[in-house]
Amino acid sequence: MPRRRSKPSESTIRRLSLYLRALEGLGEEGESTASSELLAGRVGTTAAQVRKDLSHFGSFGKRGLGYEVAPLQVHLKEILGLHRRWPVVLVGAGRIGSALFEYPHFGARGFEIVAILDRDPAKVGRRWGEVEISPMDELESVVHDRKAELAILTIPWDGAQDVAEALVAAGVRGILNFAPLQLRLPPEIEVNDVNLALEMEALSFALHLGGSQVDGVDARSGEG
Amino acid sequence: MPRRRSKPSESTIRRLSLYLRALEGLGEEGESTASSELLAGRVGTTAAQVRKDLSHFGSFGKRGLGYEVAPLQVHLKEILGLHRRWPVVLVGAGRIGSALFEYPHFGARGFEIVAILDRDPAKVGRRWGEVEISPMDELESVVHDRKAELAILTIPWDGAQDVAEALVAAGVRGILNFAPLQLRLPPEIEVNDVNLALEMEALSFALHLGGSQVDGVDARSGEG
DNA sequence: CGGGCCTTGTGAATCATTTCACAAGACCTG
DNA sequence: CAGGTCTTGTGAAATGATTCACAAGGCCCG
Ligand SMILES: NC(=O)c1ccc[n+]([C@@H]2O[C@H](COP(=O)([O-])OP(=O)(O)OC[C@H]3O[C@@H](n4cnc5c(N)ncnc54)[C@H](O)[C@@H]3O)[C@@H](O)[C@H]2O)c1
Ligand SMILES: NC(=O)c1ccc[n+]([C@@H]2O[C@H](COP(=O)([O-])OP(=O)(O)OC[C@H]3O[C@@H](n4cnc5c(N)ncnc54)[C@H](O)[C@@H]3O)[C@@H](O)[C@H]2O)c1
Repeated sequence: MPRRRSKPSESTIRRLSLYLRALEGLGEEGESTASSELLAGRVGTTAAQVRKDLSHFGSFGKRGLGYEVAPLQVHLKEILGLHRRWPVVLVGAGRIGSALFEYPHFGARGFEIVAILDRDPAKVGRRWGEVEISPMDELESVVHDRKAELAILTIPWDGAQDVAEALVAAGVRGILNFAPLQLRLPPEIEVNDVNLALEMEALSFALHLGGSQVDGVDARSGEG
Repeated sequence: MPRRRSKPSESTIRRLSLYLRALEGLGEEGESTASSELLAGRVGTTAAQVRKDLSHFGSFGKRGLGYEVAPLQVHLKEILGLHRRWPVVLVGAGRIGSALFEYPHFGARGFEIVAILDRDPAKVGRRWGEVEISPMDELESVVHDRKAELAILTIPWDGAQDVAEALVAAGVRGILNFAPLQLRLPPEIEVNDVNLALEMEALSFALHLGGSQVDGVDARSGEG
């Protein structure tokens, strides 16, 4: 367990990912050192926030100088668990499933989709690159054999709960879920939901209010 | 402007979207009324949270009874700005772009992709359903003519800042951004980032810590 | 080697969100 | 219509996150 001074929040973790990407950019630009202020600028937060976030895990900077780009990158990768390879099972060989599979950036981070599962017989047996699509009844053996602890779930909502439970039963501990429903799983299982309709709705809300709209929601219809 | 008792937080808004979806489910199941506790259960929060969230916008329930499913649905749609149609411009006719375009659920919420733009000459001129892919130099006229205030940006990071600025210049006020970079735009422009690599990294972090890993991050290398 | 200049790391203070707890209503039953 | 049972709406309390502010260190220059 890393030198943990205090328990980092969910948002701290998400910012660590952003710092890591910012550092990669800085590295490519030839910078060898970065202050909390520079990092904050790249990521859209404040210098104090950067320092506080990092301070949960250790002291990585030098006073008066800032942070060294390359070593901090390494530290962040270790903190985030990216110093190792993560075999991932993808369930749902549909539209987003295929977009994700072909996305090269996952591989660059150590996430490797080692198996694809789908229940559609027309898809089972096809190959995507190196990986052949397997039928659902191989779920358990595939998860087990490939030692996959992470899964990406890109199937419609009505099958998602059952499949998620099967994944967990087979040994999966973390799920990136695209199906628009609340998965009910044991609390030790980590679930991250990606809900794109919700993101659009948040935009709609912001524009709706800021815009010209003035009529609208009246709470009680005929009360006194 | 709706009856706003106090300013709702970002997370309140996101939960409203979840309540709305939960209500739709309850409606389909034939429920005509729902307590804050029931709603909380469906969405994975607490009853007090549900009531507090709703209370920012009005009084929608009846004491002793709960909330009526159908009217609350209508109220939530109005609060979120979903009572109207939102024309949307999609920039980037690639893998996720096409997945999003074909996703029927957006349409069900009033989001309609009315134009697709791409800079690849091989893609320009093709049709996706009713919509023809336009070249980038038509960006301004398309956004303007279709009165699109929302855009979805699914192009690689290196073009994203320029295209986002062009969208804003043409009248777009909200962007759903898939490119993994921090867009720098005027503060009145609403940007929601979808960063899938980051979501995977958050899972990696959680599993990494909870798991067997114990070696790890040591802060200073050769200090004394 | 001392003084000036920077930037970190971090308690304390502020600000935001969530949870608690309960009075005010609403309905139903007898 | 009074009493019992429910569930809302909401101040107040608790918890959590961010920002402030500054002492402690490190580097460089002269
Ligand atoms: N496409 C989008 O842009 C988008 C946007 C937001 C959310 N989503 C959500 O992502 C999920 C997938 O969307 P999509 O557009 O890729 O769908 P899709 O229909 O293109 O693909 C779904 C795939 O899952 C397979 N499948 C269905 N049920 C299954 C089951 N029980 N077990 C195993 N495989 C099963 C199907 O055979 C198909 O190959 C859905 O939940 C959808 O709501 C999609
Ligand atoms: N595919 C994924 O699963 C995935 C996951 C996470 C993030 N992303 C991000 O989403 C974005 C799109 O990913 P994708 O996989 O769909 O890429 P893609 O290469 O399949 O599609 C990108 C499309 O954008 C077009 N394009 C490129 N530059 C452009 C420009 N300057 N102006 C207009 N059009 C331009 C290309 O012609 C192409 O059609 C990228 O930023 C990527 O990092 C994708």
